[in-house]
Amino acid sequence: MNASEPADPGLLALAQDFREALRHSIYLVRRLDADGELSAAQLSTLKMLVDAGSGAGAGDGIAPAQGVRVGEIARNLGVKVPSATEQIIKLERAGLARREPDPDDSRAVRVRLTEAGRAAVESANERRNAVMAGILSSLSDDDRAALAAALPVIGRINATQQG
Amino acid sequence: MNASEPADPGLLALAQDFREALRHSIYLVRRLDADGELSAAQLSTLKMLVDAGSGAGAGDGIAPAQGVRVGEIARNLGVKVPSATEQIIKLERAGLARREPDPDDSRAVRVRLTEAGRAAVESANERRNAVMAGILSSLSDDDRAALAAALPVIGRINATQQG
DNA sequence: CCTATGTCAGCACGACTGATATTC
DNA sequence: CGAATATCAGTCGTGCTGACATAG
Repeated sequence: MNASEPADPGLLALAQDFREALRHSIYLVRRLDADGELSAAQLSTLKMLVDAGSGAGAGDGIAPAQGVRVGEIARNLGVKVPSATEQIIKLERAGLARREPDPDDSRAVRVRLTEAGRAAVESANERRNAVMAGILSSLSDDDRAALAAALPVIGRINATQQG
Repeated sequence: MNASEPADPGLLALAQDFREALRHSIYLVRRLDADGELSAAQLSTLKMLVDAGSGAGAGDGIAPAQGVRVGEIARNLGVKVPSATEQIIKLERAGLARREPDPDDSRAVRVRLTEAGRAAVESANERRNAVMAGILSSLSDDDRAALAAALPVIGRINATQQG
């Protein structure tokens, strides 16, 4: 690490403003997630399973609905494995996911959505999206365009930490 | 607002993408806040005290260092009063803030920064800003411009919830 | 034997609700 | 008395580390 970099003032100002915006956004997310149904972490986990089941990514010709390993879920969610395990167990107890042994590697566990899980994630997701869309609808077209343009950038910033 | 509105697909997609970005950003913030010194909630609380002490807002000619009420801190942080109390007590135990009785209203408590508190918030803030600036420095100028353009928009979105 | 994978146990943090004082 | 302010007590959600069992 280069602690010697003084960092130019504009960059620091942008950093501060961004951090501030993020800090406030956390409360927004919190509020959005407080609508009952499903907790934030659980929805994230379920969504990960949905995405994996949709056949995005890997590209090997194998059937898509064979589940996701706990470690992969953890990595995708940005948490440690035990934290992922905990969420998965909760989901399983709620009947929203299932754990199955991996036929190829007995150490591993394959996590899959149940039908109820698929329905739950869809419903919860739609509800939160609708609320957020309601908020966004009060913005101007320019504002929305600016937000849309920044999302890939934020995605890139977020990706930084995972490295 | 028409609840019957299906909401146009673009808006929903933007909502979903924004939520996704925010979700990942929470982990980034978490990581940023994990640098020891001061927890996220405590830094937020301290910063609130700093802002209040800076004489922003009120505009009355009275000395700025008379403290902030717990309820006001809670409202500003977007949390309930007991949550604010908890943080304040921690800060007091750490010697970063002080609680004094309000001379005008014996029910109320005035919370003020100590010198150590002022120093701590400054240091912690600078450190986080530097880390974030480091991340931002890896972006292109266009990316940074896009981010800067979106921050006011995000601020407006965040303001929505407080209403 | 060493590594990888997952789970368990125990802890920390921060928010919440509900139940008190105390004062207006 | 009822309303407001703050605190206390207890709970919940979510993450972490460290210890462990099992399998590669």
